[in-house]
Amino acid sequence: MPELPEVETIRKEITPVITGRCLSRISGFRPTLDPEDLHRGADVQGKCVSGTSRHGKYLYAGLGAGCGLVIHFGMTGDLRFLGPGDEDPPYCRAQIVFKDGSRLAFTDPRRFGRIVSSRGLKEFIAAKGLGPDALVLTRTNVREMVRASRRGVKLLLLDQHRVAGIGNIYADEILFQSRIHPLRETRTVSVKEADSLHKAILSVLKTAVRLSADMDRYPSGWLIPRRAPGRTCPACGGEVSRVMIAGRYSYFCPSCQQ
DNA sequence: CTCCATGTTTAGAA
DNA sequence: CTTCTAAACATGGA
Repeated sequence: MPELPEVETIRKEITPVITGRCLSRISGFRPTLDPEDLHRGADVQGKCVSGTSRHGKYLYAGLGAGCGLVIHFGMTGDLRFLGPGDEDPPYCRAQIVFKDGSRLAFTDPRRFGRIVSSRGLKEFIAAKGLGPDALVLTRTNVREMVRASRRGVKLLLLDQHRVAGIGNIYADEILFQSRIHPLRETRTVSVKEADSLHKAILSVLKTAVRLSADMDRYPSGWLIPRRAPGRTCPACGGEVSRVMIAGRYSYFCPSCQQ
């Protein structure tokens, strides 16, 4: 569950149930949780959850001032809150155990997810060099982003150093709604198109968050339900195309997107 | 067996 | 320096 809307949905679900609980211990194995990494960023021993926040695809669980856990979900990560007697869920790779015996389980079949400690989300963002969160992107941000490089637009959207939170699936939706071809060079994108790109970024991500990232509930006019070979464009009825970009498939409508 | 999968990092080539 | 590709990571499902 790994792009911005999925992470935000997980955040909203777990925040009320973990806030105020105090850590007893954290267990897990590499590579999900490297014991050395966990203790290098900040001392999390015995701290209590003060709240959560998010930047791009990273979830931050604050443990008081100057300390917290940063969780990245990779491709298949998820969190489940469990009571003291509950069984470990399948693919459980790490657990944050609280003093009252309840716990937060990190499940991740593919093991690309990571949990590390940090002195703060701001510090983490700076260390990683992450761009602004996609939900707070301004029109000016997008205009400048588009002007500053000469790569394909899709690659720009996927670059977490430019804008944080957009992944392969939502990038396709955003480009479909802005009617821009994924391989268009950003420098050829007009100001008008940059503005429609900006509008689509916010609209797609906000709608997805509002629908709790439940793809079954996404509007029928969206491309996401048609992201498969041989499917038809919800706008023109033509067949959707796919092209390999950066080693992964991009789906788009060749007649609607130029 | 083969292909594909919501991500990130890194090495190497233009 | 910039940009892009392929591979690696690790695993499961079709």
